[in-house]
Amino acid sequence: MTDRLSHPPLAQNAYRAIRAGDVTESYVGRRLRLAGWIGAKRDHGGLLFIDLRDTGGVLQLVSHPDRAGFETLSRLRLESVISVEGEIVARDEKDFNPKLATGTIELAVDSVEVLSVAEVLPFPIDPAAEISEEARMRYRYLDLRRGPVVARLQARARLAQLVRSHLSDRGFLEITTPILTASSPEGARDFLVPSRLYPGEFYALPQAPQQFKQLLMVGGIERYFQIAPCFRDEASRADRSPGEFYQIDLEMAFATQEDVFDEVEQLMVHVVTELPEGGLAPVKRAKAPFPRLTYADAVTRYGTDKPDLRFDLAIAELTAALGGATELPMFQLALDKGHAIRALRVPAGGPRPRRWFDAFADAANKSGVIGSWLQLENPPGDADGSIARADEQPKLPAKGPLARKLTDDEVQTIVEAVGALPGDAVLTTVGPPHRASQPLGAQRSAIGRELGLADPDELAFCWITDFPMYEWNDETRDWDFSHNPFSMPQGGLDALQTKDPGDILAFQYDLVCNGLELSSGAVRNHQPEVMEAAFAIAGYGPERVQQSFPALWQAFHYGAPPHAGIAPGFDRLLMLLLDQANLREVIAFPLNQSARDLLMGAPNEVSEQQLKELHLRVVPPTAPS
RNA sequence: GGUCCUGUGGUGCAGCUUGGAGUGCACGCCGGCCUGUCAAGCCGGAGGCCGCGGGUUCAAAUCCCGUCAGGACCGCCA
Repeated sequence: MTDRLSHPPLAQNAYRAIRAGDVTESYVGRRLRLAGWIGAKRDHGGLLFIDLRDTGGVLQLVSHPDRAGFETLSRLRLESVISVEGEIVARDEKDFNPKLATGTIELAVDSVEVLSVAEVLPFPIDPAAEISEEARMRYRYLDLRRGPVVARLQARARLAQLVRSHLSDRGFLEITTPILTASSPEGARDFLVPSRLYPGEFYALPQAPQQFKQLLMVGGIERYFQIAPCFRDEASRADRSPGEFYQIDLEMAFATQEDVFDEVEQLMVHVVTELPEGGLAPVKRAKAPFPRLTYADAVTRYGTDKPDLRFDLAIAELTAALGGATELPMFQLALDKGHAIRALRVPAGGPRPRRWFDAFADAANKSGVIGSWLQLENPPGDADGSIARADEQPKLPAKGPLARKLTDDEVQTIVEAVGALPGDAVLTTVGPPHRASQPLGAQRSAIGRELGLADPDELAFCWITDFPMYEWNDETRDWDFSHNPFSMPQGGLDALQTKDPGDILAFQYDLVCNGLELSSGAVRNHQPEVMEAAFAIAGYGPERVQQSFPALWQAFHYGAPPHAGIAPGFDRLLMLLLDQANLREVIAFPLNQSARDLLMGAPNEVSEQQLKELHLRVVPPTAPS
């Protein structure tokens, strides 16, 4: 990432003949004019050194009191902008600076033009300095001068190019869809734009180009893509920008789930392979085909639908082995209640403090699951347990609540199921099958981070498939679409008519990498009668479908090809490829956590005149009584 | 909507647990010295509503309550 993009030759102009970083020893003896920022100053009184910085790099200027410009340069503050002229000279060998690409030469200044004077800056322009997020965002243009963010923006530009050229080569047509569109009732909160021409009416910024891309399929485009801006008025996270973000939105006609997987795997492997060229990203490993997990398996074995598969530690199923077979009531009763018993190995977790286990049990309890544990002891004379193997220690000495209540054989069953070693701990849960793994999954992630189990050079992509079509909403006492109402139910109309809604799966899939949800996609429902039946289960009549998605509804009556698509998050992918923990690091001008732009001051109040023109009146929120 | 962390000269921190004068460190800034530095060096100096408001106390950066700002998370994100 320290390498810069190669620059094309620069035409000589009034300010400079060449970029500072492009000057080489071959220029020694020539007069050059250069321009840039004063990055550092080393004033020896009778001799002055300046690091001249521009986009291309740094070159040392040297100025002597008997030469023109010395007074000016010694007076100027750091980060002032100058254009200087002089002769490129070779340094004495003892004065070489190996840290600088231009460290064997310097420019002996004999003419200075001040282009812009800098006041004292709010923070140093130093890539190594730790500056608060707030200051960085408020002065983002200065933060950019520090360098690392610009390197990431270069990688961002390169990623966009790679995506565009690859998908274009694969026959996808890049099409931009409207930014001002209609509000749709489903999904996230919309950003609304009041219409001046039509009082009381609003445009909405698209949450995704979902309906447009499906209409493109009906329009016979067959393969579409776009690096699409998406707008959602929802709360942020480190991996979720507030307000706006970009997706590599793509859709394919006459395509199955397999076709989408194949295209996306090619795309991902392509960008993972190509982006590191030129030092724009760390070198990572990823290989296709990506492993697949059903949603049900993922939730059972990893306690989440976005598992980090860079390390093992799957959650073990113990329901059959222990349920109904022990004296311990919570295990004894599990089968009768339809509950599951699950377990997770904690490597070298035996000596963890009691409060850590208690915290786990508390967290489990909060989600309606009983948590317990076993702590396996190291056999005497074997301090770290690294040599002993489980099969050499048929009866591991153990403590913890389960050890007191289970027989040796039952403890052994658990130990073997999770592959625990002496000195390990085993966490267990008992609860409803769809929830029992969740607290274990949370611990799995935490343990993975703490113990550094994940290889940072690996990108462990995987597909999560077969999401349920519906989920039961306890509040409304009704079935909700669990993901996307546009997805095709597996089994089609027949499944909708005959199956229990909770058992219907959708052709809905996620691409997950290293525990991050990279994208959601689906085979779309292109048949009006199936759509009607699908909405009926969610409690909506046919008129609701027509009202909510009028264009799509109508279009599907005029010959719609079966189609499928997906939309990998562009910013998230970049964050992953560049090892960044926060999206703001890969965005030029990001909003802060609270969706404020500290640089531009958005959102802000507008004039009465503007409001009047838009037929709007502000009603201040009433204070809570 | 909620939970947690942070807020101290321009920047980054320490001080807070156990209240006792705005005490300290590094960088920056201003002035002086300095002809081979590249994190230049040396000497001197300036710079503070300890986020803001209230409370407890003889006494608050420190303890309590509220509030604002920044960050992490839960809810939310079809």
